Amino acid sequence: MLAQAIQTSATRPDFTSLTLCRGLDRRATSQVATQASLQRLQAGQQLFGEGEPADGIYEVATGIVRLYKLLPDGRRQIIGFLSAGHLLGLAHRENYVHTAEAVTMVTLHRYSRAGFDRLLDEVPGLARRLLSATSDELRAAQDQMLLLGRKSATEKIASFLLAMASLHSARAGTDEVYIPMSRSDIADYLGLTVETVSRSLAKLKQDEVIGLPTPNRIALTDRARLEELAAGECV
Amino acid sequence: MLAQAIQTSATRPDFTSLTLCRGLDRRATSQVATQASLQRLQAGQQLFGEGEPADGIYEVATGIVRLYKLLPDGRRQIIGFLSAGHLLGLAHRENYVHTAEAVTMVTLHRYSRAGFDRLLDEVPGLARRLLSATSDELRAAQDQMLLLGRKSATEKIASFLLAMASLHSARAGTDEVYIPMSRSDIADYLGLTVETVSRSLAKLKQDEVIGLPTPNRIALTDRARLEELAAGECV
DNA sequence: CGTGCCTTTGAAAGAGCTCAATCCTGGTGG
DNA sequence: CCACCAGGATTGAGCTCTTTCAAAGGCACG
Repeated sequence: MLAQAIQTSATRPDFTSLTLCRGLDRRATSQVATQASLQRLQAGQQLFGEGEPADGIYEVATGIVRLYKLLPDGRRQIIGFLSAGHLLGLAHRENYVHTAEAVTMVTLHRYSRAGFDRLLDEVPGLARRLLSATSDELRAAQDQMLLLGRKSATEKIASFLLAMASLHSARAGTDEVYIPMSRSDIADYLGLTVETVSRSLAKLKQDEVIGLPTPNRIALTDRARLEELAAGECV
Repeated sequence: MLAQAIQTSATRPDFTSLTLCRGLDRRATSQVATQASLQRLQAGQQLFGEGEPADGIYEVATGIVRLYKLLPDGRRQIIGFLSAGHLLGLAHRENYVHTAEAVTMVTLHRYSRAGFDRLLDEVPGLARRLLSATSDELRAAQDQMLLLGRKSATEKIASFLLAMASLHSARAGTDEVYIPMSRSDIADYLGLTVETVSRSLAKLKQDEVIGLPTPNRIALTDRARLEELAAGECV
């Protein structure tokens, strides 16, 4: 679903839909918009790497991006999956502190760092808007810290499935979630191994909490139970 | 050291030292300062609890504050230890999303949420300054996610010790770090149990990487080795 | 209809957890 | 002044959950 949500259009992109601008007036919006350029990535392609000079700031337009950090021996921790409206590169100073790669095909709005800094000065309310967005991200990161530090494998998986479900909450009727990322991505996001992810999902299926029509589509059969598990309310 | 760093003074506190104001001009600084009131907490006292209405924003003046989240069954994850200059309560909307408690005796500058919002509108550059501070916190949170998700117990302890050391980096000569928090705090910060923290420290001591004159003072005997361990460069 | 990648499943090993006992240490009261 | 006590820290032993290592299954693509 998500992967196919891209509308290829040769026309000028609709900048009024920039999340960056939500809450700003028309003049401010157009100011921001003129700074943006559009960029496209194929699934798996890298946007920027940890340690590279941080010369750009991006807003995801369509698709899913993964951010991750590596340890010297190759252990990977995925910091987050970013969907439409999320910003990348804000938290960086001189150099990017993590790597960004496309999970699905991705389109982004790009701002040069210099242009972005100018916008911050010139567009009233923009800094405050970004502060709010960054605060939200910080809160999400703290939830993830609770998950990584204190939840069991099953609880992690349950939390993840519910988070994915709330992303495309729109479609009623179906209780099915489309999961664009691989098991290995999920594992590295939850601090588990691929095998444990697979086993936990199998267990949930066996307990009839979820269904697994295909590896990438998961039916949330018993959402109430899933929420209990995610909250850590039960054994 | 940290615990004793409090200067009791009946005089008006020195607001020009507010971290909140660093980089702002004099007029802006005094605007911010007039909004602040001073508050004091004994070690162990709670500043605010998860779920309570978020009516205040604080800046730590002296001492150490711990932020944590709980699971229903009591499992605790400490989100961070905040020292002088750090802000609390920014990332919250209607209600606090975690609990704040004093680890040592603590003094704070307090702002009402309403007053703070006014400041954001009136003081140029403040939102931008806060954006930068929040970005820093976000980056720290992401480092902690790597630690929680992918590092071994020893690596976690090594990372923690170095982080503590960099807090009071000033005092040269000594390679000793004062650790104001209990083993249980450390455990809940690193996603371990008290026993594992204790055992890991014992192991590091046995390997002559650190010294343990008292439980709360730790000598970084072999800092190079500690840095290797923290980075995950060795077995 | 192979081939390769991703996912699933199985069996064994191990890192960290749980439970339990002991050891300090600093504060208290006789 | 010193023994006593309580809470935190350490140590020990066994166990569990997750990982590791290994192999098989499934699906897409050439």
